[in-house]
Amino acid sequence: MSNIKVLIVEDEPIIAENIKALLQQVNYTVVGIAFTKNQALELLENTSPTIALLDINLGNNLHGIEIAEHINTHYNIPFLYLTSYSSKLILDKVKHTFPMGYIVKPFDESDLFTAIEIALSNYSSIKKNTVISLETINKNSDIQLTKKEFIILQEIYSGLSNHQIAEKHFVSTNTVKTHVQNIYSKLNVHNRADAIVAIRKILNS
Amino acid sequence: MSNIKVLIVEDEPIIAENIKALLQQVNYTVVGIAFTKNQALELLENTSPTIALLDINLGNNLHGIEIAEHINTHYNIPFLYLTSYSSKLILDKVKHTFPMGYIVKPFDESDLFTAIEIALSNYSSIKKNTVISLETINKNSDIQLTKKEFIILQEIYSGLSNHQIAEKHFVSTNTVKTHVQNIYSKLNVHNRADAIVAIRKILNS
DNA sequence: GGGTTTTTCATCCAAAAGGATGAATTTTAG
DNA sequence: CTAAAATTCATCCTTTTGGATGAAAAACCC
Repeated sequence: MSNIKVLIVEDEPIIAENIKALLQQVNYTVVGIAFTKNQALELLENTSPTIALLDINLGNNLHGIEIAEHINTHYNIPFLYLTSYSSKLILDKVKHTFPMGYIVKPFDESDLFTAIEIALSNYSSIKKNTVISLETINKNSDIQLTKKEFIILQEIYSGLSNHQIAEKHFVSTNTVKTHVQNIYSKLNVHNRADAIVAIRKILNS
Repeated sequence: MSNIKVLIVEDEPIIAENIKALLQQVNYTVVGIAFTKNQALELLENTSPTIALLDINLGNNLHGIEIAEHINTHYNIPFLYLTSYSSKLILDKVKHTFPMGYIVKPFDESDLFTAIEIALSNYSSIKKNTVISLETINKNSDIQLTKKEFIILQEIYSGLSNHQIAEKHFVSTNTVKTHVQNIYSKLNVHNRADAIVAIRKILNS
């Protein structure tokens, strides 16, 4: 029983079922097959996949890219593009969605497996560069930050001084200091640089 | 004329030449073909490739992995493994070398091209998490840090105080302060947190 | 609607960092 | 060998942080 949950977005039922079969051979769980964009969004929300495979038939169908953008803005999972052929043109068009890789059709079980394994492996390294999220912090560690603490932590992370934070958020420097101290206490650090390092570690965990 | 310089490490001359031809078709520059580990190390040093393709024939030949480790410790470029077949076993053995991907033989021009493009694209995202390198800093920006400044910058980046840095490197706190000030001046920042942010930006550029 | 948590703010003090300047010593490069 | 660059260290002073404690609003929850 694999704990890797794959979402397949592919409008060709035959191909989709084929992929599903291949994945199940290597013991992945296929949480669903989406034939349309709306189905994809629904399955993303309801099945919490570990990774998504998105079909892109460049030309009229740009749903894959839209779904990719939706994943980037709403979820924290990697995705791979399934594409019939690869060219500089395609790469340029979809690069900005930051896929973890491409799977060029036709592919066999091992191609699929390799691509997914690498994607998952690389993703845990990559995600650390993205904007820090409160959920990530609170879920990936035993600390529980409040909303304001998290906001201030982000400002610290981006290099602002207490005074700058105070101005930006229309509160007094004293208030900021209090929050900062509470944050330090929760993170078990004693200064800004260590707080940043602590966050880096959590994001990279 | 492509500015992407590829190093091929492959002990089978026929395959190597084939790869070279494929790469040149898609306008990459092949800076060299290494048939042995020593040749690979030499070419790495002398030709400054943008990316390396490493053959791994698991079994008796583990040179690919050793070269990968050498790249990880000495250079700042991504590499891909060329492998005859992929299996969970292989992946487990080489995963720790953090390849940017795998190319499973046999492959065609577009497989190769796709894999390299993705590797390069992802690498610029991933490298930011790795240890900061002096070369990266000095080449990716107009600042020029000295060795000691770079060492101290790393300590700042990892959250040490001036006092801790002084103890660790057997110099006085005053010396550290001087270096820190020179670093700030070069980075055009005025405190630790901003220095860390500045480095983050350079690494992500 | 009453208790809990969060957010707000203050004061006092200590420690650390930041800034300016000057200077001796060591390393490096031509 | 010698000039330039890098590393080392010091002193003086200012600003920012960090730490402790107390406390009043505001928001939230059941």
